[in-house]
Amino acid sequence: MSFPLAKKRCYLTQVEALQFELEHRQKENESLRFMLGVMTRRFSILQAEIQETEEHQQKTASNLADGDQACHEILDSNKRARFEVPITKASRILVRSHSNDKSLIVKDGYQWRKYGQKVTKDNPSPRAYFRCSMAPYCPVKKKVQRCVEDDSVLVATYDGEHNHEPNGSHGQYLCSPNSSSSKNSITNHVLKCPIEIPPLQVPSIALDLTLSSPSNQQKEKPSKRSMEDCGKINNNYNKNYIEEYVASLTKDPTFSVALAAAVASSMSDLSSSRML
DNA sequence: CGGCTTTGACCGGCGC
DNA sequence: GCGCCGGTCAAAGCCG
Repeated sequence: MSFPLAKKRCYLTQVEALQFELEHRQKENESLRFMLGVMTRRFSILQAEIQETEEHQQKTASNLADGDQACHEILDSNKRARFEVPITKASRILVRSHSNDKSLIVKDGYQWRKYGQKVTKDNPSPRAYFRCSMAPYCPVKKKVQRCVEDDSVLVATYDGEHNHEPNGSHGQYLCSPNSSSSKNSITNHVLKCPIEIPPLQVPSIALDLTLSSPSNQQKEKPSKRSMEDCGKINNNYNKNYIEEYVASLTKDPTFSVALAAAVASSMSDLSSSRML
């Protein structure tokens, strides 16, 4: 039993084409799986963020919303300050810390000297008084006290503006406390938690989303089940959908531009390899 | 030894 | 005037 040579060549070409197609489907599959993972993680983070914000706003509303002091803090479950809000002449920030950490230290990039501690009437936890270490050159003072309702939250009240650059190396502000857009207003902010929780690994993600190298495949070997699931997803998604997704990522201000660029770059690679 | 923290004492504003 | 309370002072102790 022998195939004619022409027929044999035809089958080989078809097999090669199918193998090629399979290979690129797998690559596409991997990149989609990665993006799905990112989306899932971001969804979880946002969900936790919303829940935490709601809970915290309920807890602290009675303590913080005194007078015209609008409480518009945004607790960041990912422990990163995300919103650039100028810290004004008299401002209040909220910092989540370990609930078992009894220190009243808020790392804000500046060096402080503690000059007093007092237990106040309305709060069983002591209030610490700090003066900028550059005093009297810099007149800024701050008070730090645990929230009466949630002792894992530190409330730091700043008085005055720094007239120098931060001298600490572990600043938590995304904005300089010097920056002041409106004077004599009280603003509540939430800064990152002193607990060093790794942020979304955006800058360190593998930019090669095709994961084509054997080492990469070995590092993150998907389960058979997940591969099957992703295969189903893959069949339903097309290039336009991915491009739309990438565009939506680019529009998202909180999402790293680097990630969007990486995804776009990867998609471009996939498209060009498909044209071969 | 210098700088920083701790902590009780002191001061001044405010309400009664 | 008195008492309460938040803010500050300053001596003592701690630490690198």
